[in-house]
Amino acid sequence: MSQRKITIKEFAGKLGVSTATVSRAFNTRGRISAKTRQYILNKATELGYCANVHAKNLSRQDTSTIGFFYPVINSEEPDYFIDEIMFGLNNRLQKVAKTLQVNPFPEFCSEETLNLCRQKILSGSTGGVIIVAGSKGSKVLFETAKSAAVPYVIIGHLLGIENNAVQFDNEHGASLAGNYFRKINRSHPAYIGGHLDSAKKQGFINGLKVSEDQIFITHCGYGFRAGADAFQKVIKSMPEVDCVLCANDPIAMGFISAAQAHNIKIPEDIAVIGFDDIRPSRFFVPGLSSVSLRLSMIGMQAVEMILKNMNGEPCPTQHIECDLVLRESS
Amino acid sequence: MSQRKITIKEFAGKLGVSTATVSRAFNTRGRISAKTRQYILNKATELGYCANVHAKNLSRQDTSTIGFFYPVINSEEPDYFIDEIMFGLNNRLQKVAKTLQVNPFPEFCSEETLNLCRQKILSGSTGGVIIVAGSKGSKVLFETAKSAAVPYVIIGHLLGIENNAVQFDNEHGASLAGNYFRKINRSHPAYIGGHLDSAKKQGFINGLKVSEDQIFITHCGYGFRAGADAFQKVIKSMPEVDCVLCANDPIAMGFISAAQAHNIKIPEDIAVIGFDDIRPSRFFVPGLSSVSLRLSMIGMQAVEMILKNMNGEPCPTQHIECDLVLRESS
DNA sequence: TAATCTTGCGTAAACGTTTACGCAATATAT
DNA sequence: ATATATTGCGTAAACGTTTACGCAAGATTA
Repeated sequence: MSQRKITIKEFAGKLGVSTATVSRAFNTRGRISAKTRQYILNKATELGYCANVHAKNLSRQDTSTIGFFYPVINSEEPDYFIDEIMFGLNNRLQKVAKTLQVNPFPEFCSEETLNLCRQKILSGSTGGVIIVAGSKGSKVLFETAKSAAVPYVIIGHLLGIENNAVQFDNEHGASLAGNYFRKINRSHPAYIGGHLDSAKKQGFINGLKVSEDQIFITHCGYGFRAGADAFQKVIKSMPEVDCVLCANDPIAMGFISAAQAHNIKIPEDIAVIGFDDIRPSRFFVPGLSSVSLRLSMIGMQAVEMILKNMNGEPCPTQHIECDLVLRESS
Repeated sequence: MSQRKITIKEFAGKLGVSTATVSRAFNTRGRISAKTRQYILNKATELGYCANVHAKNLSRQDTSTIGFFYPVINSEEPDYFIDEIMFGLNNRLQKVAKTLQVNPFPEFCSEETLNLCRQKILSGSTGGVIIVAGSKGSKVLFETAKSAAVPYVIIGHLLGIENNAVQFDNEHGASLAGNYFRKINRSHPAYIGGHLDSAKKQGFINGLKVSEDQIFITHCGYGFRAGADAFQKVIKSMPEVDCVLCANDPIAMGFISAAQAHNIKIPEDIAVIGFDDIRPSRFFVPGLSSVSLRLSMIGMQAVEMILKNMNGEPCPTQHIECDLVLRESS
């Protein structure tokens, strides 16, 4: 039961070889005959030898784990946005035998909590870090990594960053939605935004090719409930509304639910498009059209970049193309 | 820029103290005066000293990272079931300053991939592991952990496990659904199951208090599409059906969508209940009733157990109570 | 055949911590 | 005042790997 693990010294002893030879059998560096390597590998599975990873990391001054840091916007439920990115990360990391270490931190978090994160970066526990922008903490962690020369990649937009980021173009994405509404001849647009999504708003205006005052604009939180509330505002101020862009998908779902409860037909009366294309959007009835940020692809890209970065190669910032996914709601 | 990190020796040297004293300043063990500790801590933030985690782990023969292993059922998209559990894990782990290492492995995975996981367990990279049951790999990893005396917790049901598990009672959960249908006087029930959910089926029968041959039963995959297909079968074989329990939520959503396309009213004509209560169920229209497994609570419980286990305390298997969450679909 | 190059392996010194042990110096008890 | 207990800190030996270096033995070359 409580087997203490066999160490390289004991293992080498049993085989009558040196620890150096054992080490060489498992690693590609160093000279060793094919025969002894095979012998050692066989014996290893037989005796259950497996190198201690801490000793290895310490000796090599290196590790194969990648840290993933992201702000927790809503502490009540999982974040689909993040989950989708993480899905992409894992997908790619598996293929290169790296391990993911996940580090959520509250959006508004104490200095202390942030320090715990900083220590994870500074203590060498990760060979590189991927940081999701979107809170003050993100910035702090970015600076920590940068000043400690730990390879990093930022997902999203952070002030003062030029390289090593993978970004999405919200403005362009929103313009796709505007474009589409224009093409299907909807002419009474509304935009329901989050706190500070001015890029989306601007893109929407550009796509529609109208002036700002022809659009009804309102701001709200990022949730389902907020979307439902926003519907009331919209319908009151602009009863003739026939197309709506929402800053994320839950808002759009809330809007649609409230609208349907008012016997408004989607998309016949009002065409609705959301943002992010989170997974539930395809389950929603009617299927929710959405501006896809290709989040899992962003995750994969981030992995590519961090690998390069860890290799010392430079990493210009990548821009991931948005995509308008049309379903029944528009 | 490329600052090499300062080591304890260098740091201690600058302060004119020994490495032992520095170490004692950061750890609670060992005797040290309050004054020197404070002095050292101050100097540390000033000079940016942070202990190397690999050296620490090696010396301590111990680590504060917890490994999370789970089978990937669908390699195309994130798994809500898992995400919800992981949410609970993180939530709890943060409070005890432990770090999560995530290790997805394909449901049907190669010996090689599995070995990578086994090595993570055997190499001491984790102080304890939490394994989600549900594939052959889960069993292998469980055995690995057990035989190597690495603290483990199993989420779900695994053959031959008595302790260290946190389980949910699918049978009881399904009986709640049956009960409910009986109370609202629905008498033509159907059950749409996954490959091997006999516990759910049995529970449903028990709750309904009918014999098995009074229920229409069909099996299908675990997705949205499968649920839509199942609807066709059900409506053909049992046109008078008025209540349905589905083995998971996506199935239920698919079923409802297909039914609505046939102008069948939910819940008036057919009341539908899903299983797992994944997050999208509350966005769905109509809101999907579901048997909640309280997944995030399961995650939290798993953390409690692994902590105890790592502490050497015994861990009897925990059973998490199911809960019937009623929304508009039933 | 002798000179050189290559291969396979062992010895031992890192890597950066923690901690048992010991010894002064100080505090407490008699 | 002396005897004893406690406190604060330094010395050095782990922890389990990797790898530079060196040295025989075998392979290659001239």
